[in-house]
Amino acid sequence: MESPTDLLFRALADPTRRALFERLCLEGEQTVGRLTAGAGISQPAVSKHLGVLRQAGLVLDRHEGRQTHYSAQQRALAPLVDWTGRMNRFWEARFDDLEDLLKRMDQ
Amino acid sequence: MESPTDLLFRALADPTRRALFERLCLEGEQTVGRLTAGAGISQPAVSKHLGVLRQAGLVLDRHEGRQTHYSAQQRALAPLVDWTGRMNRFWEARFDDLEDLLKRMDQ
DNA sequence: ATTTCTCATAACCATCTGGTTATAAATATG
DNA sequence: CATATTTATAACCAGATGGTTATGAGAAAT
Repeated sequence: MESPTDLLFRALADPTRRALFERLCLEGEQTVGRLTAGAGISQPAVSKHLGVLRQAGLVLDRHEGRQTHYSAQQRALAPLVDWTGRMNRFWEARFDDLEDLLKRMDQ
Repeated sequence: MESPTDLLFRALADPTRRALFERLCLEGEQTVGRLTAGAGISQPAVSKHLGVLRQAGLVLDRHEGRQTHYSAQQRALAPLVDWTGRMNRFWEARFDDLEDLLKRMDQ
């Protein structure tokens, strides 16, 4: 009963998880071992976080031999962008109204 | 030791809290009582959520007599927009690279 | 075949979270 | 003044969360 958007926001709520996702975005695909190295937490903790990110659609996993490579799925951020857009539209609308008002006052 | 961005993401992680913020964005300033009416939870719960939103900078409160009016502070979403932008830049860059590649192949 | 390496899962635990009811504080009203 | 209304806070509780260690499963290496 949890919407994809809920999953997204919740997945990104944790700073450690966000840091993992950021690394995958900026540095590209990486193995669990490599991610664990720079994470400051245990390997199982990293695996759990990656599981949450995967369930939220934020990362993809690719198995190769005995290691798993994770990569960012940036499209998954779309709902977040849409949402912020919807929340800002009204701000923009009000801003436009204000601009209109100022223009009319100017004439 | 919690960064403003951390506060933001955490505040928006809860669907009830997000719903409150959405209402304030779309319907404008409202009292606690009015927000409580449509929230499906108790008034103290709503007050606590509003407290979290306020600490994250997402809402402002205005006291008038015995009631408190809350309003959305949409600018507070800026860090979130910036963050998604940074995460997507690389996707765009790669996309551009791909476009370039395709163009070069086309010639 | 045995051992080693890499990752995921299980079991567990302390803390955080989101809700509740009860109550206090401040303002309006009779 | 006494009472009612509105919001915030306190105290509490069940369940979620993020971490740990131990272990299992599969692939590679010796």
